[in-house]
Amino acid sequence: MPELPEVETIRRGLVKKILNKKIVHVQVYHHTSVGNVKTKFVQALTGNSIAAIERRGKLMVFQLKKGTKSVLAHLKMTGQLIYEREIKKRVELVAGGHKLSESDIENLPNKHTRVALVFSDGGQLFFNDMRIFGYMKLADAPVVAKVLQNFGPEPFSKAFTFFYFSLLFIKRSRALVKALLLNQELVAGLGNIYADEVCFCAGVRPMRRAGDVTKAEQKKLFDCIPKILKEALFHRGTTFRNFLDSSGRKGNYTDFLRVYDRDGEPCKKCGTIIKKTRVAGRGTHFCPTCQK
DNA sequence: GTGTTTGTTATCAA
DNA sequence: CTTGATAACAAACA
Repeated sequence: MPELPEVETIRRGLVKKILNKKIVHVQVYHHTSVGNVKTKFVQALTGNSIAAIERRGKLMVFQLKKGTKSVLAHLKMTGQLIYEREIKKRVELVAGGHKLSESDIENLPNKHTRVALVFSDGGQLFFNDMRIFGYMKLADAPVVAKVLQNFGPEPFSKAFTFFYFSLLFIKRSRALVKALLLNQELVAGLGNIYADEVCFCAGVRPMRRAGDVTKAEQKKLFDCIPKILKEALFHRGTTFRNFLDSSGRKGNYTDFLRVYDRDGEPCKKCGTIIKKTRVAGRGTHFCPTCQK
C-alpha cells in the first residue's frame, strides 16, 4: 500500500533517474491504465521529457516539458514504478558480483506491467500494477489544478497547523478517528498502515468518535502524523506486500511497525497482545492497553 | 469456493 | 448541500 512515505520515496528516486531524459518509446500494455486513451498518451509522451515530478498526498504529478499537460500517476494498492538501466549495464553488474534485488534480476516487463517508457539513454520505466486500480493519466493544467484542490494539507507543510487539525474534530465530530485520518480531503497522504501507526503513537483507539477525543489527544495525534511519516520516509517506506521503490528495492520500515499486521503479537511497549478489528471498513490494529 | 487485502469513488440515508 | 456509512471495484493468495 503505497502511502505518503512510499510515494515520496519513489518520487525522489525518479527525480534522480528520469528527469529531463528524452522519452523515445512508449509501450501501453493495458489501455485502462492510461484512462482508455492509449493513442493520445503515446503521442503526448513520445519525444517529450519529464521536467518535474511533484507529489500531493499519494498522487504523483509528472510535468511534461513540451506542452502544458501533465501525467497524473496513482499507484492505488499494487502499483509500482520501477526504473531499470539498459540490459547491458545490468549484466555487467551481475558479472561484477554486485548484489541485486529480486526485481533487478526479474525480467521486466512482466505480466503486471501496464506501461513502459523507454528513454534515450536506454533506461526504462515500468509501471506495474497487479490489480489495475492505479493509473497514469494525461491531464491538462486546469484538470490538474482541480484534482489537487481536493487534497487536504500536506502533513509536512506549514498549512498543517494544530488550529486546522483540531477544528476537524469539531466539524467531523461524529466521524471515527480512523476515517478522519484516512480522508484525503482532510489530511493528505495517510493510508491504512500509517493511520493505525499514528493512532498507536498517540495512544488513541482508531474506533473512537472524533468528538470524544480530548484536546490533549488531538495534540498527540497532530504531533504523531509528521513524526511517524518522517520515520517511515527515513526507512524508505513499508513493504507489506507489493511496495518496491523506483530501484525495485523493498521498504525497511516493516520491522519498525508497532501495530500494523502485528495482531496476535505482543505490543513492543507493554507486551499486551495486539488486536485486530474492522473500523471504517478497513482492517485496524491497536494495543488494548496503550491505546485508550 | 470463501474470505481477506485497501485507495478511492459511487451510492444511499439522514 | 453536507456528513457518514457502506458497497463495489480488481487480482491474488491462504
